[in-house]
Amino acid sequence: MERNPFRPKKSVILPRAFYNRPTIEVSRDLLGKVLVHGPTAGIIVETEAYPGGDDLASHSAVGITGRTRVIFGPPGHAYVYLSYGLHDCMNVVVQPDGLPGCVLIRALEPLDGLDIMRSRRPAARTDRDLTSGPAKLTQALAITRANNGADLTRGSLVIRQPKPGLSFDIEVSLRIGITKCADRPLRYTIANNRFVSR
DNA sequence: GTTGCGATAGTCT
DNA sequence: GACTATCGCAACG
Repeated sequence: MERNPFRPKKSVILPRAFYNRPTIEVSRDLLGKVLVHGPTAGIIVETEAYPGGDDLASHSAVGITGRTRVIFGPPGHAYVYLSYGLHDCMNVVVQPDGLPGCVLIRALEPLDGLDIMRSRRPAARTDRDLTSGPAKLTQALAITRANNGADLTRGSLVIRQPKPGLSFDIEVSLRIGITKCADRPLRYTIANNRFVSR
């Protein structure tokens, strides 16, 4: 049996300190990590930074409201919101308590629970369609607004560190699907990974 | 493989 | 009352 670096014998959950850093750093470092929800899991292959502050594309740019409260909260928690009235999208809250900042998880490479993902996403014609988009992956892993505010360092929704040894190139590009501050290169992808969104 | 468009509901002005 | 950090399907090449 070959040792798969993404399935270590004992995988480690990312500690809170991992998230207690600048948004851009965490966005890059999240690539290659494993998002786990119950029996389903995938490798993070695409992220976008939403640092707040003068970035008008960030939801937190409007200040603290009912929706954006968790973005200003402690790091290492999930921010899940409804997009276009239809789709749930998941972010990771970063930076110290009181400062805004989050990272949108845009695509995964399926790792565990493929059969469950397929049954949750009947519209997916191929496995590439399972998790190659921010709302696709939340459907495949059954992440909803019920998970908003969840602690990613314990419980059923966590992010794990794969065993070291796997290397890949990182590409930086413009964020997708926004109109404000669309000229900022804050999208991070694993080069040549076919599960990255289009 | 590509482009174009409608669905849908929560959030903020 | 306008806007949106998307997806899926249809039509075409």
